[in-house]
Amino acid sequence: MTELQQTARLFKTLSDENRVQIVQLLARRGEMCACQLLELLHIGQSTLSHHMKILCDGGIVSARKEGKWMHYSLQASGLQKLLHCLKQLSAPVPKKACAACKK
Amino acid sequence: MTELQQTARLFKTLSDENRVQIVQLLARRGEMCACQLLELLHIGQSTLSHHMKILCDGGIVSARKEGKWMHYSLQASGLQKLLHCLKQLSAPVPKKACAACKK
DNA sequence: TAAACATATTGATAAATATCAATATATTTA
DNA sequence: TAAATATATTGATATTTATCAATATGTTTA
Repeated sequence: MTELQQTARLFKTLSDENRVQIVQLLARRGEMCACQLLELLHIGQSTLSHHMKILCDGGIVSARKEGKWMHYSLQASGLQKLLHCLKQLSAPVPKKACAACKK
Repeated sequence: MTELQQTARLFKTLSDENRVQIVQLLARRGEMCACQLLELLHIGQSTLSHHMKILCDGGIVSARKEGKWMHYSLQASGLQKLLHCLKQLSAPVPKKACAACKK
């Protein structure tokens, strides 16, 4: 997968309203279990499971199993990577000197 | 449109590989016209036009018409807004004191 | 004015996605 | 062990999306 594809995929991870809300909830409340999220979101259980898989695969959220429950929390490294991608897109890269003329 | 929807839409704007590459090119080279972008990307003309519309509508890119040519450049405010959304999602919001007990 | 050119729009299509109901899996509890 | 519970997976479907070819629009040039 090229770097461009990875960047696009990372943005796609947050391109859905429900996933943004999940990340927002995890940011504000810290670790939450699936059943708590299910109470707050207006989606079915299988749909939530689908979105959590996308967030975990994208490296934005990490999961921890405890008995019957799945606990989810933000993965700082994933968000940092996203931030890094965004900065790379917005900040101009310094021009390299031409190898021949040095300008 | 709710704030969540707006945030998701902003991320969706950059959820496509070609659009990420367009933004990257504009970041590195500054203003470019459609024909220049078309030479570098491996997509048809109507597809490029489609992506430019999405980037402009999303506030990430601004367009300037000059004769037959369309010139595109990054819109700093759009990227800042995206950065703001991302920071809001990743940084925990300080807890508000309870109105009753002040804790 | 007519031809050439750059870009936008339209229409069609294949692929991806969000969603739900039903079912499967795994864990705890009675 | 059987029932209950939490989550994951599967299968189906409607919607969205990326793409292209064809055409339209608007601008410059011969």
